[in-house]
Amino acid sequence: MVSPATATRVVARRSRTQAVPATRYDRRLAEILTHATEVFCKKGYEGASMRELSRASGMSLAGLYYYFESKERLLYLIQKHTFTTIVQRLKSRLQGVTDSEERIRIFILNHLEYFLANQAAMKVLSHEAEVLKNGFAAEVAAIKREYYRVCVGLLDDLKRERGLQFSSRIAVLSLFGMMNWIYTWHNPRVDADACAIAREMGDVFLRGVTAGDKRGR
Amino acid sequence: MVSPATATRVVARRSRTQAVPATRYDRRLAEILTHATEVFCKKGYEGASMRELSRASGMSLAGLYYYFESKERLLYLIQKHTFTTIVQRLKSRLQGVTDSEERIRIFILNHLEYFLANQAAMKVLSHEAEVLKNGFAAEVAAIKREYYRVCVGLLDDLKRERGLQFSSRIAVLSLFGMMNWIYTWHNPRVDADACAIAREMGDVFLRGVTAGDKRGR
DNA sequence: ACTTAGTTCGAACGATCGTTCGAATTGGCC
DNA sequence: GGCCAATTCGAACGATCGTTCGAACTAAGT
Repeated sequence: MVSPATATRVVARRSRTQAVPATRYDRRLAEILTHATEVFCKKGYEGASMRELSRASGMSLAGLYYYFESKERLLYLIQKHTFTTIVQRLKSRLQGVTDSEERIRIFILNHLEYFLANQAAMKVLSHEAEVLKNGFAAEVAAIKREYYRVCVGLLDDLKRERGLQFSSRIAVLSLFGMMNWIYTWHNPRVDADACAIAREMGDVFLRGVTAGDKRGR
Repeated sequence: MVSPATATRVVARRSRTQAVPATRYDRRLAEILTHATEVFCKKGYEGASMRELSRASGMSLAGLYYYFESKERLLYLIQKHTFTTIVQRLKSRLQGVTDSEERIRIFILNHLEYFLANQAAMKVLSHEAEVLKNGFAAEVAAIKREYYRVCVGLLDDLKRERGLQFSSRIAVLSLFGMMNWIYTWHNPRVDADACAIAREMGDVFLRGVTAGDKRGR
């Protein structure tokens, strides 16, 4: 009778550790998130109506509100899940790798691979970064800051190792710009895959940041 | 009696060639565009209501429609003017400069200087790039393509001169990403001015693209 | 002062927005 | 088959959306 509408309730663990299934509720929620992501990607957060989201996910308008209490929380769930996943994947990939240049290349490859494999979700994450308010905004911003700090750390390691001098802030934000801008132009029928693009961007960025440490600023 | 509402009518030339004034109509229109740009920047195109635009520009809701026939056309006027201006400035700055590296640095400086001097307009241009439809979209897309082609041309000159080999497409789009992403992070109280940022980004990009032409891809 | 064209406005239009509510339906368990 | 909780829905809420219309106001020329 009482609708949960929070999507934060504890996932009921089955006795056997099964893959994927989770509860019916969680599976349906995930489906809705996927369809909503597609609509948000195409029309933008403000431009997408709850009625379009209901049509896309094959559920009635009122039915959606059984799974989340507001449109804003829906966007929050999408962004949180997407961002958390990409950070997790990064950390797991970085484990065991010590060479600092290689670690930066892994960062770039991880970002681009996930971006191109989940274009809609990553566009929603990048493009709708300012629409969440207060608590919702703060939570996503915290993940973003952590992700940013990791990248700065990788760059600082490289700087220390090779005695380089440049602004980590500008370098990291330039790198994010290069990578995130991809949602505005990437065409799978024309452009290479994530691996090739990561190599090209990695080449430009690393050579640009590494070569000629001739300036004192 | 009949409202023009097109903003394309011929600007009435005064007998003496005066600076700035134009007609009353043109001045008022420019004011509205400025205020609307600020609102679009803050709330997004879809998120901004005509009533907010009227409040911001100090004109009644109905009064706005004397100057343009739709909200979409208002966005079009902003984007067209902004994009046309930045292209014009670029062309004038490139005149007489022959060194191909210097020409690329001028491109970067021109872009960033205009971006930071007109942050709101450039954010509206970058962030709301997909909302216009049909004819409106086509006109702005044409300018964008021209701007893109100019940048590819500059890079191809450098490639030919120095016998470099890399994908102009990926390089140019990476450069645009670096530069355009700035609207998501630039803080005038923390970050350097356009000139310094242009130097840093120019360094990274040019060294990255220039150094080590060791690959055959 | 009178005319005329240019400019602004209050009030309202139908459409659509996000959200709610109580009833109907479903799925799993005895 | 009967029961309870989980899930879904149709219908409607008030608010707000972009746009329109005719009247009112203003500036400029005679």
